[in-house]
Amino acid sequence: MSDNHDLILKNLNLKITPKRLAVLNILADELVFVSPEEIWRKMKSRFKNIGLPTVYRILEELCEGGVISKIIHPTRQLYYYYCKNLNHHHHFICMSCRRVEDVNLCAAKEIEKQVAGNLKGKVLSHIIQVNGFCKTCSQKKAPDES
Amino acid sequence: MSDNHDLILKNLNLKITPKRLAVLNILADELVFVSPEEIWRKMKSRFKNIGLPTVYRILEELCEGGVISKIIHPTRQLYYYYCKNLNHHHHFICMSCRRVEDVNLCAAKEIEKQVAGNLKGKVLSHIIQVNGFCKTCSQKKAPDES
DNA sequence: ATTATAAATAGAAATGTTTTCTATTTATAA
DNA sequence: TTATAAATAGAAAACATTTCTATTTATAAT
Ligand SMILES: [Zn+2]
Ligand SMILES: [Zn+2]
Ligand SMILES: [Zn+2]
Ligand SMILES: [Zn+2]
Repeated sequence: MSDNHDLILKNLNLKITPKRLAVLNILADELVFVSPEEIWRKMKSRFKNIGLPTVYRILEELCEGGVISKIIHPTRQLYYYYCKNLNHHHHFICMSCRRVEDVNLCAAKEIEKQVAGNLKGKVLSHIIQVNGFCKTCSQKKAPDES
Repeated sequence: MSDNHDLILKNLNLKITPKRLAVLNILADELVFVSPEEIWRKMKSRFKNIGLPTVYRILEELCEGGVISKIIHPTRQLYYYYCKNLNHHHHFICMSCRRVEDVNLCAAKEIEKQVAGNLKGKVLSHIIQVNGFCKTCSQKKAPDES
């Protein structure tokens, strides 16, 4: 797996540093979306000196390179998720436990058609995200508790 | 139009105050999405005393009530847009001039099917937004300039 | 009209996340 | 090894947004 991460960094023309690899490893172990601060806390148990700005920078580089994706959260705080599904798809996120599931649909074609057709505009990107409660959380009475 | 805005506030069980009406009027005159700060600047030319927190609060109330919608911006700053289209739809936003256009498609049905079916989850809300350059801006050589 | 009430607001201050900056360290290629 | 650019730490700044308290205002009931 580590080789895989080396390769990911190589492909992004990023130097293979212990901290970048650690961020990738931490993200790869997570089943849920995480904040820079949370990553930082885990990093601090692995490195004596590790700055929060470094974590922010690494996460942004990985996101920029398409390796991880940003989560759009109602609080507008930053969250990231390392999704191994390389096909174009979107996410269902649980507002209670932060689990992320793939939603294998994409309206890109229809969007492109409408925008190019009616609006004569140019599409740069699109955001599709579904917010809700996952199976586990929706089975609880009060999904935010216990 | 003012009556219309009175009614909007009434329906939300909000008192009809000059400042709430002014925010609605300012938003109604805008063709583009705007920030709280920008609204505040316009408010200051109409009111001697007007606090930025008031603008934030009013915008949030209107958004909460479904009267205006939040724009998801890459910078993650807050932007709002007052859309008169009452049908469920989504937005195409121009990253250059901030114009907003309706995109009359919605994947809600397919989303619901997938999430309820495969994931056994519960959908609370969904975000669909298309980012790009509008007709005018995409016709310019460098869309971000001049 | 007056008054009582809860709601709305101003203004200052706090909050808290994210970014910037500079000196130092490190990965990598020659 | 060494030279070089890239990466990083740590402190500080920036900045948008929120919280707080005292004051004002809209509204409904006299
Ligand atoms: Zn859940
Ligand atoms: Zn898509
Ligand atoms: Zn435009
Ligand atoms: Zn929809």
